[in-house]
Amino acid sequence: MSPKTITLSEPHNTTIQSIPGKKIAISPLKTPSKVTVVSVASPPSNTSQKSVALPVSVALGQQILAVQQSTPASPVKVATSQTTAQNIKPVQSVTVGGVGGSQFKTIIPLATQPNVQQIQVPGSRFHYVRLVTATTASAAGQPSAPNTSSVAAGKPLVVNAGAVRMSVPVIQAQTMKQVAPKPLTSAPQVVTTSQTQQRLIMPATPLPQIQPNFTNLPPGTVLASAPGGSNVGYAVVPAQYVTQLQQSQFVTLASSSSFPASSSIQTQAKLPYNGVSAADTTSRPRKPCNCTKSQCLKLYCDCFANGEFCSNCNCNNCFNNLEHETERLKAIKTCLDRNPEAFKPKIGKGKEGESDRRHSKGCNCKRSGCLKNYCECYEAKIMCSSICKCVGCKNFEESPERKTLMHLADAAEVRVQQQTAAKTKLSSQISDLLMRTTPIISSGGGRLPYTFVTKEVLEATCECLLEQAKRAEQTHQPQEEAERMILEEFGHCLMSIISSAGKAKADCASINC
DNA sequence: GAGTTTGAAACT
DNA sequence: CAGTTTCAAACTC
Repeated sequence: MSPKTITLSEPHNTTIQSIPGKKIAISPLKTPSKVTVVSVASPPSNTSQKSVALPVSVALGQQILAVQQSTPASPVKVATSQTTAQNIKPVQSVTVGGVGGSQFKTIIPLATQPNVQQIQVPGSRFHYVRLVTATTASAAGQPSAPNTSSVAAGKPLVVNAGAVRMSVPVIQAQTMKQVAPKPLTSAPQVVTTSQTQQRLIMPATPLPQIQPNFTNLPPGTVLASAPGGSNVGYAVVPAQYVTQLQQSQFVTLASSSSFPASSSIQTQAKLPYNGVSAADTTSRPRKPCNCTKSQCLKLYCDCFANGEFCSNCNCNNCFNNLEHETERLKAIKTCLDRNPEAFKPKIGKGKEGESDRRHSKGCNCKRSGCLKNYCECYEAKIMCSSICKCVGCKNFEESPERKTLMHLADAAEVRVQQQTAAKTKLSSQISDLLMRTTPIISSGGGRLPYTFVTKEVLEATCECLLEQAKRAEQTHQPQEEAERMILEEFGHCLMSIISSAGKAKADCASINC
């Protein structure tokens, strides 16, 4: 059989060359915009090669393994050849065919220790990794996923849009830590990039020389060792996933004879949205959902809509977890079929900061005046725009109602800040006093010294009381209630002073001062 | 905490 | 695409 050449379409002119008895390999050309793919492995006899459209550039270079794609019926296998450590380009995926334009994504087994399977969801930006033991890894791709082929180590895994899986070497969770890329050592590492969307590289074994720029690698990218190199594989996954692993009993799972899709492993796997970092949201605690009927597999569920697994939620009959992977994938596909933008952020990122943020579809509020959190624009703290179809909208720049609301919100915030500051000051004054009055305490008997009630403490106490009075006034409390609140606050202050004095006395006694 | 209101998502 | 139903969050009492 003579070598076949496949020319890849945009964005880079790429050539795949098939040589009988060899794997298909991709070699980078000197010209960055072109990539040559050379077959160096024997494809199955019933495997036909196809034109491959590269949605993004194929990443090549040292130990960067290009991804492979296949249609369910006619798998195409693409592996990489050994290349020199040069310009590493971002890898995303090689899309081959697909039904109705859907995107069948890539699953690539790495060469060794196939105890992690990466699962990439068709048409979405979800990325999962399933952990299996070395003894079960080779079988894991078969029975549970009817459409997956058996996987031999080092050979490309041919899958379709079903329960796609992938084996990659993985390290133990305890050894994971997020560190900046550095010269590689024998210790397993996780490398995070400086991008807002954090990604990780999980080597299984001591690493060879590899110093590419990982910052542009998308989740799911697989970095494999070159033939003849050490048996090392890397999988680039969202940082949240490693958090997930760390939070779960990773080692137990990884070392168990099977991976039961334990609920303990499900947590904050999160989508990178449309180029918008998921890290923005992961820094704050996610609100647990309360879904009862949707099984958390519809966009009603915030967790699902945000590309997260349910974790610590109050939902019933939840399918938004790895235990129900099949159903979840199906639901994701359904949502994407209905709306390809379903998992993209609704609030577009403005070109010049927050002022340009706006709802991608606009709201449709009828009764809330767009001044309640029912309104997605208001909830996102943005103004309604021309694309909104709301009725009686009051969520616009000059709206007096909106201004009033904003003032109230601001005032409330200021009050909280003032009160916090006053309390901090009181604590500070007391602490300061403790430092200065210790000798006096030593002479005291069973009573606490007056010296704690200094001018500063009095001032701080008064500030607390005034803040409480203001709060009572602003919340329109009746006089009795206002007095009660103030007295209560005074009690707190007094207790704080007494407690501090007592503590200081005790401390002094303990050191016999 | 229970019940109501609301608007997005899902469905027809 | 429009109308209706379902759903879960926001809100009120």
